[in-house]
Amino acid sequence: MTSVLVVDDEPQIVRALRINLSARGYDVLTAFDGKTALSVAVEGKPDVVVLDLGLPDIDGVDVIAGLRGWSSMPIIVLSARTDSSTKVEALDAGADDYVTKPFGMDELLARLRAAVRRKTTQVVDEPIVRTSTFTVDLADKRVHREDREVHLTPTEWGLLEILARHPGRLVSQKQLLQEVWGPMHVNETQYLRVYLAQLRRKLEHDPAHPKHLITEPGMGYRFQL
Amino acid sequence: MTSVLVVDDEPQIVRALRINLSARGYDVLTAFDGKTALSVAVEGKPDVVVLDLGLPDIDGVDVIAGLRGWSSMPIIVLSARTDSSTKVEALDAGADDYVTKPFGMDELLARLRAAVRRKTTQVVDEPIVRTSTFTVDLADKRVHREDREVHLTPTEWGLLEILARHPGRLVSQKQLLQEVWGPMHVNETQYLRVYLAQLRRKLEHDPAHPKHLITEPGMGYRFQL
DNA sequence: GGCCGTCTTTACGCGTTCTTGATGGCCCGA
DNA sequence: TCGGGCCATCAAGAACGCGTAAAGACGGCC
Repeated sequence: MTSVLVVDDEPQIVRALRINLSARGYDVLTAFDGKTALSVAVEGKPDVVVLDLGLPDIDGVDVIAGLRGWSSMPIIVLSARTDSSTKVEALDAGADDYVTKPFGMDELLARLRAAVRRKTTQVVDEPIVRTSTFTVDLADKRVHREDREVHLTPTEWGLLEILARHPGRLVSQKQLLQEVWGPMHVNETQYLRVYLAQLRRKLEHDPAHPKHLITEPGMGYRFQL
Repeated sequence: MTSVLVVDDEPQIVRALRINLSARGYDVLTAFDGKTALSVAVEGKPDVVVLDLGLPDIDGVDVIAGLRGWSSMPIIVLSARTDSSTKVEALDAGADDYVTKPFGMDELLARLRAAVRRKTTQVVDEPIVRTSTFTVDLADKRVHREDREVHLTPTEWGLLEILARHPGRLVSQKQLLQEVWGPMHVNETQYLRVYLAQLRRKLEHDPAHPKHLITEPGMGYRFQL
């Protein structure tokens, strides 16, 4: 389900959007100020953000910057300001679209559909991570070992992808568990042992003495190039 | 250099845009009607299109459809119409943005920058995708197998098109469902099974052991050349 | 109204994947 | 030296996802 984060300090606007979006099958998250918006965005990983510029605490442009720091999710700005300098500022800060209040609900919904459509069809340039033994193609979601494709299960891929996106870096057990199994399973460290063993069996020359999928006891795991 | 195709039947608008865009380092192509626009777009492969809806020959929405048939270049619609039904129509036809005349030049430029920024590396310029068994013509929306045309239903084509536009890449179930059936149906994975089976029956030599339409269990599907 | 092509929905068998518990090894501090 | 963490490995049942067939629903067209 597509999830939308609605950020506005006017309750009636939030309410109207919640009703309309829910009715169309969207999952709706809400926030009434900038600080909440940023934290909810981190927690909920929405697919698109509808953001009012006139928030009580943080300037809207700074909220955009805060989101753009780590995510490329589409941002649709709502604002009562019609002057073009504000629009330009918001768009150049990284907003994807700008809708002036008062707005028509069907127009906003259409712009939302357009934003989501763009997001899902766009292709990002993702690297191929290589080790001496195997290569991980993050775009194609494929793994090769000596020119042979290695088949991974969804969970195996989920783990390997996170590790491969941070080559050389220590990734904590908690982070791995949270991203692959969700927040409810951050203590099931046993899962990690089982799946790391499987990955090593599929990818390492000597699974008992791994060269690339390294355990850091008590801390987490490291993808060594 | 980024190239922009400006389509408008009002010469003064085209002129104003040409001057402003050229001054900012864009390469500018122009057309005064829909037919010219479509052919110039094919010839010149612009990076982004600024399109007036009120053209003398073809309805603007049809121009959008004509472009979207083979390309995913960003389209920014210009129009004097402020009613939201027109906006919704244009956006749902595949436009990326909608600007109401009269517009501020700096706002249009900001929206243009936003559109170009969003568009990252695009996958498919070659509108014909070939495998050993069958051929997919993305421009004509036709599929041939051993010189015989294979008839596909709209849904079958929708699926195949998305897969063929990302050859070799794993496309997630969610993305396929979202793009073909819409955001409300991203969990109806059964649809995918049914339609992939139909496509395989029509296109694969041995539908039970597909060579090109590959399932990646739990993750999605892959168009293998 | 009846036909036809298309889309949606249900059901079932089968193979794969996930989860879970058990066992044993290693390292380090007591 | 012993005990407690922490980790690696194995195995087995449960749960899941896939392919397939077929029936029902829908809508356009004659």
